[in-house]
Amino acid sequence: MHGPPSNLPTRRTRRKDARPSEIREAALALFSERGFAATRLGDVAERAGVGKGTIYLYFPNKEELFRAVVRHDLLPNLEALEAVADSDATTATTTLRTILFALLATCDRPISAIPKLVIAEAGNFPALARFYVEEVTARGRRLIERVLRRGIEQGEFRAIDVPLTVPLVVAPALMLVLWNTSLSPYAEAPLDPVKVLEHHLDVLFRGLAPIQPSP
Amino acid sequence: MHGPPSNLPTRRTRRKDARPSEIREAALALFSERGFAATRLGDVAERAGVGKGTIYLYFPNKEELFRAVVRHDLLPNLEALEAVADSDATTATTTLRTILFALLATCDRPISAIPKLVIAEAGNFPALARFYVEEVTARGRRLIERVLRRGIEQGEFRAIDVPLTVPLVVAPALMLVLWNTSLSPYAEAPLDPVKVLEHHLDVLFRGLAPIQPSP
Amino acid sequence: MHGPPSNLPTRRTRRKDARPSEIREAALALFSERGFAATRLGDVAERAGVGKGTIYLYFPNKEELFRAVVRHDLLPNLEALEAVADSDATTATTTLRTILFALLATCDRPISAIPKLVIAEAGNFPALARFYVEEVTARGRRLIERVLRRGIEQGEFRAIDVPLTVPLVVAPALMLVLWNTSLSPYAEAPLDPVKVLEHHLDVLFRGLAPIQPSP
Amino acid sequence: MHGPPSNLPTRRTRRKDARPSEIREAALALFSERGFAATRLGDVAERAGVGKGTIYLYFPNKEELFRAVVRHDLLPNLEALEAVADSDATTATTTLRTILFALLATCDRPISAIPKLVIAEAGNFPALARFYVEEVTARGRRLIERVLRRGIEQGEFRAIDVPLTVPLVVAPALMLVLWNTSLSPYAEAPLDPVKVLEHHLDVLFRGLAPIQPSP
DNA sequence: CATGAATGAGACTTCATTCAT
DNA sequence: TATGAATGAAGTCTCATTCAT
Repeated sequence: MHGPPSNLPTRRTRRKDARPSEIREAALALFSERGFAATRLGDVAERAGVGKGTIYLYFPNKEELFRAVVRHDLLPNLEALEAVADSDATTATTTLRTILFALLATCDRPISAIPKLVIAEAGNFPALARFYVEEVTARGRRLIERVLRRGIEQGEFRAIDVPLTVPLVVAPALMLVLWNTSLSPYAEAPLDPVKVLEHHLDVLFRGLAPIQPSP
Repeated sequence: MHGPPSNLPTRRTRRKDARPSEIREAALALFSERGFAATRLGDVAERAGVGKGTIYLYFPNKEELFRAVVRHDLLPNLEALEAVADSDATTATTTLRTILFALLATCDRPISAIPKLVIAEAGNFPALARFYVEEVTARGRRLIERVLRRGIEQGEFRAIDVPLTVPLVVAPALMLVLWNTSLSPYAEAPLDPVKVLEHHLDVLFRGLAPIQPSP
Repeated sequence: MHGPPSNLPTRRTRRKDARPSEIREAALALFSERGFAATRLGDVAERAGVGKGTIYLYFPNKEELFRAVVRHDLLPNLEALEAVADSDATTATTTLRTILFALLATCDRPISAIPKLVIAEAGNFPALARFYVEEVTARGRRLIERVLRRGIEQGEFRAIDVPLTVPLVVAPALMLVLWNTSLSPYAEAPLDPVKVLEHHLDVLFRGLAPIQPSP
Repeated sequence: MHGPPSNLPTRRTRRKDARPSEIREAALALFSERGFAATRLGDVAERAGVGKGTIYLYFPNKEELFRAVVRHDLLPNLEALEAVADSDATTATTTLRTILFALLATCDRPISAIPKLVIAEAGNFPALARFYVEEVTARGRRLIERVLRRGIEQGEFRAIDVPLTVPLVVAPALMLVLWNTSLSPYAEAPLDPVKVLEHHLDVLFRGLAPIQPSP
């Protein structure tokens, strides 16, 4: 009963391979709740179900763990968005709608706390901030710019200044994400993020609509 | 009427009275650079030009100093905005423009870091978060709502859902403030916040404009 | 039944198990020399041969270390006395002699400083004081009372008021213990505690002796 | 209306002269409650109704204040006892009774805490301990010895070893004083110190009584 | 003389990091 | 590979002491 020399990892290997992710997940959860400094590695270890020392087998120190958490979960996320955007063969309008709703959808997942973390710790982690700016902010910006240009070319939007428009498109969605990961638990009457986003798109697209030729 | 009321503070008194502000200012500067936990009270003392122990003559502990910093600089700021908004006898459009530019103008002052601080530490300071939500977020929201309603009544805007519109109005300005206090130093081509805000208002007001009756 | 039950502690385990005692012993020595407040945990750590942080692996804070020291060494001591007293099948006179000499004998051991410590810190540690009163003072009193009653029943002592007599029996021995742990190093001509105690017993037993019927 | 150039101190002078005592009294009260280290000079100042700095006009530092408190109140007290003892023309028995009740009577006054304080801090204040041993313990011992010798000479006591007897005489009274200033608040059924002392004297004098010549 | 604001040394305590097992 | 006991640097906070007023 030896079967084929399977590529399936052994239990041990699989567990071993899973370690870094387990640790990163635990760390992300705690970082996003408490911030970088207030998170104790002992708690991360406990939550990940490993010993404290084990963390150091995979990450050289707390700072690098933080960086790993942010960097690891960032790119896949952004790439997903890019895929959404570029593979989409429909109108620019629809593409933007898809992108923003995808962004908002991260609210259900722990990674939605990453923007908050990066904003909070940018001063203490310049390298991370630079990485984030280059790999997330800038790429995200270019992504939106492409879509906006397509929309202009296709007559969906009037000929606005594209770089200046990007923040307008993104800001409400980002604000919803930040709100959700920080202050929303303390508000009495919570916003319905989906409604807000729908309304945003409505107002935005009216604002970007080509000017009606007067008869 | 025996000559001038000699309530000029003595040198000593003046110095003493100034201490809390000096300390709060130093603390705000460091908190906004490094965040709450990464700021050492020793550094605050040094920056304020006082001894370490002096801080404790005016603030019972680090947390309360943090709260004092936030609370002290917040309300005057908001009240200034409210004054700007409500005393304004012009159109709602102009009022919104004034408010958002006033918000953006805080970027030159240290208080602009407070939103970032509160967002970052909300999880660790629930009472502060609640205070912020109630006294800043909620008041600010009501302020914008008033102006929007006025704009609708006066025919400047179409009959949009007011509460849902507030985030759209505010988000770009807030994002600019957050950007300025965190990631902007790491970006290569910095945004021109004034241009962004102008563009935002342009797009927004088009988006909110009453629907043209078709001829 | 697979060979000897290998519950021999490993080197590591043994070391670990010994830590609390080592720390308590070091703490007792220093507390008894200097008192609670004047003892620095750094010194305790050094004396115990561990790092400062190690203390906190076993005791949550300085107060609890103090309590642990007192409580841990107290009861075994008292229980030893109770065993001495109750298992004794001889006369009450002999039993009292045994008890008091056992009490005096603690002077060779660090625990003899505990009464001094408790007396000195009772005001700052009400819970500890209460514990001491209930578990040591009261139990000790009842112990002596039992012996005195036996002595009266057996005609060794006259019918004195038992509760009032307890302090008379104990006071000289206690005073010797306090003297030994505080002032005796500063006295020129030290008392011989054994002689004092012998004399005490002689005078006491004469004082408690049944009244001779006059012929 | 100038009157005679009175020697009565002016209000200011009187207040000034009283300062040191007021401070010492406040300090004694707090030292006896909390011990030396746990007493803050700020509290002493407040209780004495003076500014913190004022203490330093009369005492060079906390340690010297402590010494002054102990030394100041000690000798008058002891001298009073000596006067009681030596001026007494009655029997030795009566003299001892008077001395011990005078000792017990201090329990109503704050100075009764001094023995506790000295015992607790002897290790940290060797000079004070030596002073106490020489000026209080030794003098007190000699005082009692004189009375005991007189009692022996006058046939009130049998020919006991006088130095060995001193502790027996004093111990119960001292123990009552210590008990009163430390643990008694935590005991449920408080001792009646007067009854105990009466009983002590009764038992003691029987124990010291000359041996009855057998008929 | 008297004050109390200011100071900074020093204590307790935490926690990232190491390393023997 | 994995652990967690041990460490000690570093931070917060207290309070005896000073000194300008």
